Amino acid sequence: MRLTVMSDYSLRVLMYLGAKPEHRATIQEIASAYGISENHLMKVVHGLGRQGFVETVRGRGGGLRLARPADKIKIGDVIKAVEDDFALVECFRDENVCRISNVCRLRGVLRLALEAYFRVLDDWTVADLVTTPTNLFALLSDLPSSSEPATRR
Amino acid sequence: MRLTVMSDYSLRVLMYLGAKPEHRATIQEIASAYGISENHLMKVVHGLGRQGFVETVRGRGGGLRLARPADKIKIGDVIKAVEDDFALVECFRDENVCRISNVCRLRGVLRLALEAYFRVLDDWTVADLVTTPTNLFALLSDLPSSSEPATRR
DNA sequence: TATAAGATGCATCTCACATATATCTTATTG
DNA sequence: CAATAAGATATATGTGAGATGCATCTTATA
Repeated sequence: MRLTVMSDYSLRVLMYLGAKPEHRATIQEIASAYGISENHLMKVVHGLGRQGFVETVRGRGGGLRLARPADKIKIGDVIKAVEDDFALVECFRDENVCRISNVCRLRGVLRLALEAYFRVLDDWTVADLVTTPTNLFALLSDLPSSSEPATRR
Repeated sequence: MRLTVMSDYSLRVLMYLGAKPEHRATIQEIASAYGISENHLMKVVHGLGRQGFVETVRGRGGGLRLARPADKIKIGDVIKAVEDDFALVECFRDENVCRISNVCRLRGVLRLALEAYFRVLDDWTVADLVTTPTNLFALLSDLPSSSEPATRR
């Protein structure tokens, strides 16, 4: 019952971008803001790009921004897109060999529970995660390598 | 977002026992019924014993049975007992270093989702998982090494 | 006292996940 | 148009939790 760091990082990237929507951030900037691996983050961002959560621009002056407003990105959608394996137990899989799977109701119950899980997550958007955007951005830019501080409101 | 096979096997053991409550089953019997490793199952059963879900009896003629009626064992309680790590993302942990964790609401949202998940699982008991006990037991005893078939109703 | 059970500790295997390295492509800017 | 700064992509490797196996100990029963 855990999420991968891919999900963790994905959400952090979206929050970062959501905290300052007009700003086009680079991967390097975000990685150093959180103190995490730039290489690793690149994969995460690439995935977010392919799945339509962020817009990426190559080349000098490039970077990323949210593909849609933060309040239009549901947490549940992000998790569903990033996590791949929701086969909670063997009987969810095609190669299931459990011999009671046709009379047992476990699969159905677990699926119901998972639906309830996502129903909650889909009630929240990236915008909801960031209490006060300025606060968050100030926090993120309080570090050596970042560019200008978020002075303007 | 997956459960370990420990949970899977734990529930299968409880279902097996719940399907024929008066019968004291051995680990060997259950393992061969499902076609899974006896060694591995032994650990699972040991855990279930320590956590009070089953009563184990050593020695010749020993075996296991449910410690309480199947309809008094909630699925959610089993999962909670068997799975150990519900720290969905870094900020759930004590050694959290994410620098926005104090203004970010992710942790709270994920916790809510997890609660919803267990609220569903706690609505179901082991008894609910087994549609027709006789059916299930017939299915499970249809194999070489098992003792007498479940003829009686 | 032999045997059939579970209890326990240790060893190992294995794969998903995490991380790193290197090279390619694209866009901008001087 | 060349240099550079960005992301894209493929490959390699590390690593730890989870899964499995093996051997031995303990306990109860016949």
